[in-house]
Amino acid sequence: MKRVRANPGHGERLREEILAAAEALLVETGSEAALTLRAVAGRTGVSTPSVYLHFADKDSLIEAVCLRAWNELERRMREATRDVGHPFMALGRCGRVYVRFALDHPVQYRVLMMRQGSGSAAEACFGYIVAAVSACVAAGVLHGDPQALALGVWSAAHGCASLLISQPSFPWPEDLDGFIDDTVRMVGFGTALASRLPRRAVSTEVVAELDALAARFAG
Amino acid sequence: MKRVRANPGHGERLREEILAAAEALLVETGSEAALTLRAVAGRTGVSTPSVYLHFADKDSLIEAVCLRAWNELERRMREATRDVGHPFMALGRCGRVYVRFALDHPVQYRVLMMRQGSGSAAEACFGYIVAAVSACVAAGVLHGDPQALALGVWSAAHGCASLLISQPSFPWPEDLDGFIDDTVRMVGFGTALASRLPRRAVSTEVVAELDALAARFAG
DNA sequence: GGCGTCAACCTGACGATGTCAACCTGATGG
DNA sequence: CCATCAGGTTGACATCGTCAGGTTGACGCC
Repeated sequence: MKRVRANPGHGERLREEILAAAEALLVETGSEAALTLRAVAGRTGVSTPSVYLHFADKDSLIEAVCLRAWNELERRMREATRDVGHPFMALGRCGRVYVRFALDHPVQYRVLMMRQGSGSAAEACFGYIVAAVSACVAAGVLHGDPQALALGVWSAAHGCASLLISQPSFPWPEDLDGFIDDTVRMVGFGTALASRLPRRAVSTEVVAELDALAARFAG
Repeated sequence: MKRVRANPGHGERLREEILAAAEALLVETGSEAALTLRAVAGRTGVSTPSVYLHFADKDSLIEAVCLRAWNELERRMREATRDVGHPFMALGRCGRVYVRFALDHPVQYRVLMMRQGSGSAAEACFGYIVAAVSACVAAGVLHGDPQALALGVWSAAHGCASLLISQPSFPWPEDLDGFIDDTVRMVGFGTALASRLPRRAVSTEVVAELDALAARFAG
């Protein structure tokens, strides 16, 4: 537990150690309430106020810890949308990767996305979706303002991830990936259809036309 | 500020006063961090530990406060789905009312729906959606397991509400009700279409058919 | 080789908060 | 008139985030 003081010029080492300890505590306990500055300092082998050498306050520490996961989101997003033939397929992959990422980092996602404030993480998420949606608009598969469309599909993806995280005791299908898939397809089809219908189209009349369309894919 | 002690048999009066004070504090500050037991007690004109006469701990108080709003959700839901001809229309109204409710009670919605635990409020929400979806399935406008379908549309509605609450500084359309409308229609159409397509239907082929369908509603 | 200086950390404390044990008080039934 | 008990209060404790000020050891400089 004893720690040797870093030599001058290597003060940043403590910052990394604190981040690692805080991340471990956060993931182990699954709750940011258990993340105490004293616990973090103790696990790092350092005195409590030393945390303030590298982080302005507790919230800054928590935010820095959670933001680390977003690097992985960026990597997954880039990998998912690379070498995909059609932008609409890429958008689907984008949605699946997004929800999967949230489920793989539930604490970080909850802290950065399900509380007031911050915003930088949310902006990153939104950016990825806007890019994927813009490609679809450019390809003519979606119609309208990319930002507005992206807000819609982002809402659905975030809602799916958010509910899965905050309500784990719900009757979610045991095939989670299948459910995510269904939700993503639902959003994709819904956006595609709604984006080419006038607002005044009567919902029931539209739905009545869907049976004939679906019959063509029955086989 | 001075309070006269309640006569025996009227101890429940303090409970109501505490709830009212806590609710006011919560709504005024917009954050549950500012909800201090001492502040609540002070505003009620009572000593701090007296809160424990009616609430087991701080979390119980917060939960009780936020749950009060759910009475209004139930009322709005019942009113929205009453005297609506088609169940698909009713489902749409249900979604709009849901998001509107969340925006009208952002703190309560965040506390009960965007944190771990609790669940009773979420179960109520889910119940309303399942009912509306079940009616659509019974009417043949949606196909499949009502619970699974409901989880999908609930995800989207919750995501819309959740993002609007937690990221108010985003470029949301200035016509918020219009955006909510678009999202609800998107989810409705998407669920209707996806629920009658086999999982193996290729997305791009499906989208290709939508133009012809949309042409019929162009006028 | 002594010496100042500065980065890197520690000690001790403060105010605020949730919570508990123990005490008080005034209306009420017998 | 008195015991009882509902309806509170007082005082304290542990824990938390945070800050002011002290300590220590490496390194450049004369």
